Amino acid sequence: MKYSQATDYALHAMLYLVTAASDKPVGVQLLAEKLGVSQTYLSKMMTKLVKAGLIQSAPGANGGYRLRRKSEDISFLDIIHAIEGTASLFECSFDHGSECLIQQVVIDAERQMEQYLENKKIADLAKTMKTE
Amino acid sequence: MKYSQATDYALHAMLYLVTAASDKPVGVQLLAEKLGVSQTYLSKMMTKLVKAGLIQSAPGANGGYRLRRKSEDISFLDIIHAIEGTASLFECSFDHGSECLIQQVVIDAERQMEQYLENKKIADLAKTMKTE
DNA sequence: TTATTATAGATTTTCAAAGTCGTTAATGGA
DNA sequence: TCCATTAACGACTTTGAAAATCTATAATAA
Repeated sequence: MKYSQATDYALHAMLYLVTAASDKPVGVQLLAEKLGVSQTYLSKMMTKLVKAGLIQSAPGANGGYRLRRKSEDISFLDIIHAIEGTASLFECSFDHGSECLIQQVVIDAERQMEQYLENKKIADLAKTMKTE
Repeated sequence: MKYSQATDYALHAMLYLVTAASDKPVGVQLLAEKLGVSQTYLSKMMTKLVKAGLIQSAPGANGGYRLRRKSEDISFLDIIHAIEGTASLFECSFDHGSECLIQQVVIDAERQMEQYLENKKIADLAKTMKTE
């Protein structure tokens, strides 16, 4: 089990948007260059982030992406969910009559991780980077 | 990102071993029948559990599998690690000079989940099932 | 010795992630 | 009004790991 590379891209792209000046939108071209990944592929992640309401997009000259909310209000979980979806990471494939107790345990464990990721904001990272 | 179905099989197989009488080993044939999965495929999971030291195997007539430790000493994390491996579920693919701060956050989050899974023993489940 | 059972390796199938390509739509500037 | 720029969309291909099967081998009890 692993987080997709797409999530890695998205997290780094978001971090870049935070550190970039907020008035000038950043295009996928520049973004892809900075990260060293394919422009067309990265744009798919960006679109997902837009649909999740985390960033704003503008087409045309001087278009690009910018944050939609304050960076203190964007959590790691927001970004991960935008890319990976919100489905549980464990699904019992057996047909017990009632609820699967095993599944319940793993889902509870997952919830622990999610709470941590929910409390970690992208702004925290930017702060850490500056103070180092 | 999802836990593999193999993990699902392994967890259920372990649960069955706990509830089964401890003196008579359980063969993969019976186990596969109970779970409704392929015998040859399930045997691969069982072999992994053996190598992880969670269960004991015996070939030949009246052979099969039995727990190696007490069920209070076998955690969900033990089983999951035996099947999925112990690699981190996030690996940054970029080459920053130093450590990747993003990766650090996700790994810390993962640690939260693992602690929960480490504290949940397979014996807890068996207990819950009886009291219901 | 024989039936039984686990182990091992090779192989195939399946499917989602990773990535590419071409087209369309929207916008600002000339 | 036209053009360059940029995001969005859909179809498609490639890649790789999970899922599953098959066959052969080794170990053990009766």
